[in-house]
Amino acid sequence: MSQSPNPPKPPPPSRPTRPAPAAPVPTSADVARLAGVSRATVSYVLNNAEAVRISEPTRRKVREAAEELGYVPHAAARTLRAGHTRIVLLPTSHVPAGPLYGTFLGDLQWALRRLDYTVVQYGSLGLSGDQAARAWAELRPVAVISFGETLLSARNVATLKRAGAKAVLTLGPVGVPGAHALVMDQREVGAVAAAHLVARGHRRIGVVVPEEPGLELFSAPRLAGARSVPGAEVEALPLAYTEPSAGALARRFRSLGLDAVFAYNDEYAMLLMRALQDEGLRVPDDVAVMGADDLLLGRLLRPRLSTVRIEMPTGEHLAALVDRAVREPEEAPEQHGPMAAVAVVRESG
Amino acid sequence: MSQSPNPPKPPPPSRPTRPAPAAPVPTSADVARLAGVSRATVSYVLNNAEAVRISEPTRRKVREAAEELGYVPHAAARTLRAGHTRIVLLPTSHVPAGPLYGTFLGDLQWALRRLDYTVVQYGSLGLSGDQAARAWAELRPVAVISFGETLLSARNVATLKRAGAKAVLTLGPVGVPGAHALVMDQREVGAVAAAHLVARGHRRIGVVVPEEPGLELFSAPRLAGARSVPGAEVEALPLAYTEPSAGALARRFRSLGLDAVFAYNDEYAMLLMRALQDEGLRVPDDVAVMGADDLLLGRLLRPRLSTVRIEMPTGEHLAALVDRAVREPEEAPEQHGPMAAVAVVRESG
DNA sequence: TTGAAAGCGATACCAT
DNA sequence: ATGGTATCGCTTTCAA
Repeated sequence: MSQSPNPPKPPPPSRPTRPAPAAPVPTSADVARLAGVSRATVSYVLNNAEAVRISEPTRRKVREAAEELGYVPHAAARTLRAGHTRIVLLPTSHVPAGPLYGTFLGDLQWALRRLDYTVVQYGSLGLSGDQAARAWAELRPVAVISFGETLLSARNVATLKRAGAKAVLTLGPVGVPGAHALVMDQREVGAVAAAHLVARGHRRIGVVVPEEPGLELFSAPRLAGARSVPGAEVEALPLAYTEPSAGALARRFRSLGLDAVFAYNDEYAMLLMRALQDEGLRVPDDVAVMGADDLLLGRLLRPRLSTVRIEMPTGEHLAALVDRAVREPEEAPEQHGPMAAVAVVRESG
Repeated sequence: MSQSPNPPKPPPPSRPTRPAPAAPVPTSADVARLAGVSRATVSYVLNNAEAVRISEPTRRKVREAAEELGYVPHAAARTLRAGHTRIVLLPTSHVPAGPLYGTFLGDLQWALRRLDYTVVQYGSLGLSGDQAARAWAELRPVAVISFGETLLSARNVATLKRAGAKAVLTLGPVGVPGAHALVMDQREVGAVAAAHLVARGHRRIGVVVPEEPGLELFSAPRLAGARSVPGAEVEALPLAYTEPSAGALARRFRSLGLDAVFAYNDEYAMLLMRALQDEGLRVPDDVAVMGADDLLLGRLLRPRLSTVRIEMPTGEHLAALVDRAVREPEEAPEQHGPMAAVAVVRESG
């Protein structure tokens, strides 16, 4: 890894350790020099230190110097000195991308910022669980919130904790790994859907399992939840999010002897419902269809799509949870009850 | 935490500066001690340094010690020492959340990781442009890719550059701020939609402008693009993403004297189309409707939704662009041509 | 082949 | 009210 691209660069003879050709990024020392004060004073002024009192003229000089140089403190240096960060890490590999997640995520970020945390989404696509955990740990986050896109093993949690993470929360569909707090359980979604269908007199229930990678962590528990409902005879229905795939499934649908489908979520439900209708099946008379996530779009179809609405915890709520976990890491890893999931009955099932 | 056990180092009787009660996070020094070698050796081994050759037994000892302690290097320390990061920052305030963005973003992350960059999404919800720019600059990213959710001013770009960013790219709908490279122009989307409608013989074209905050940066250029088409009489149509809002617009629709609508994107188009149909208007006979983004769901409606497909640059392509900009920061900030947008004509318009 | 040590930038204790 | 300075963890040059 040759660092210097410029050939005519005589090796600096007397500088012992100088890794980079030195970009002229202003440091607090530069500010101090320009303001004619010490670095300590610069730090005091820019951080509004209460402990020491700096004269107003000095403050102004420092502020002006910082402004003139365009000085921005170096997060890494500050972190190193402080011995900890205020980073809350949100690992994101597959972003669920629904409006549900979207606004929830926005709320969460906003709420965490108010609590003075820095939210960092760290994409770890194509990394193994262990690799990812190490990469996250390098940032020394004070907390990690896993949304279940990536599977956290007990080992991974241990790695993070040893790297100083005070809290590791998982909203994932899978049980608590080894260490902190769980908030949601996707099985509930499948269970609510199936229970509703059974209550409506359906027995043979198909449950769509998306073929898209990265969704197993959601789809498997939803399937399992449906299976857990007494009186439901559940059949797994693999389906890709494409029209041909839906068409193929629809064509062999009658032979399946199913009288209802829980379609994983609203998007798959809409896709499948259209395919079934095109195949001549009547919804909900021949087959009932339920989605999940309560998308607005589902209401636009005819028949209107019945769905399972998921009561996400408020961003604010979750932020408070994180904050408490950070402040009191001693507390036993709490198990928060499974999230609420409620059937929204419209016309399709 | 006395560092060297062997030499009679003057024991610090009064430890002068000790910020934290010190969490027992293992450092390379701990690894060195356990392995019975120096910190330098640890560094060499763990970084597979080519320059020096370490005996195999030593390597193993070091590796085992690191494993046993669960050692993970401290990114901040490494960064500080190196003088630069490999962070590519993706500021995200409002996540557009479409599957379009979703897969694009996934690809991009993957491609950047292959080039040995670390992708960090940094949420800056509720921060002013200047505040956000400073927050980003603190991380000393080597590159910043703005997706246009946040408006980058020339000042902001300067801040980032002064903080060592070698490249600042914007995919935003708004022109290049002051400094680096532009890849997309949302005006093209509106222009393509309007041009298609005009070619079909429509004149009075309504253009939906979402009332949701954070979308102006996309919607304004799309509107402007539509306005720029000769022969189009464009009327802005504010619309919230709710059924009541769509209903209200549909009810007063006849009085508007419009014969076509470009609905911002497919989701708004689906919402509005349903409302118009419920109001008794026939699509496309009474009014043509076009969306944008080519969602799969749009094909499921009847009539099938016509749309504008946007040719996003490949994640790989953009990653390569970033890499080149980082390696050759001297290059003039390139203006990449406006992205391709093509009308996908189905049944609605 | 390995070790000692300098130093990256910011902070906070202790003197002045 | 300010300044000097040790320190955080890591990399890398130079010396042994």
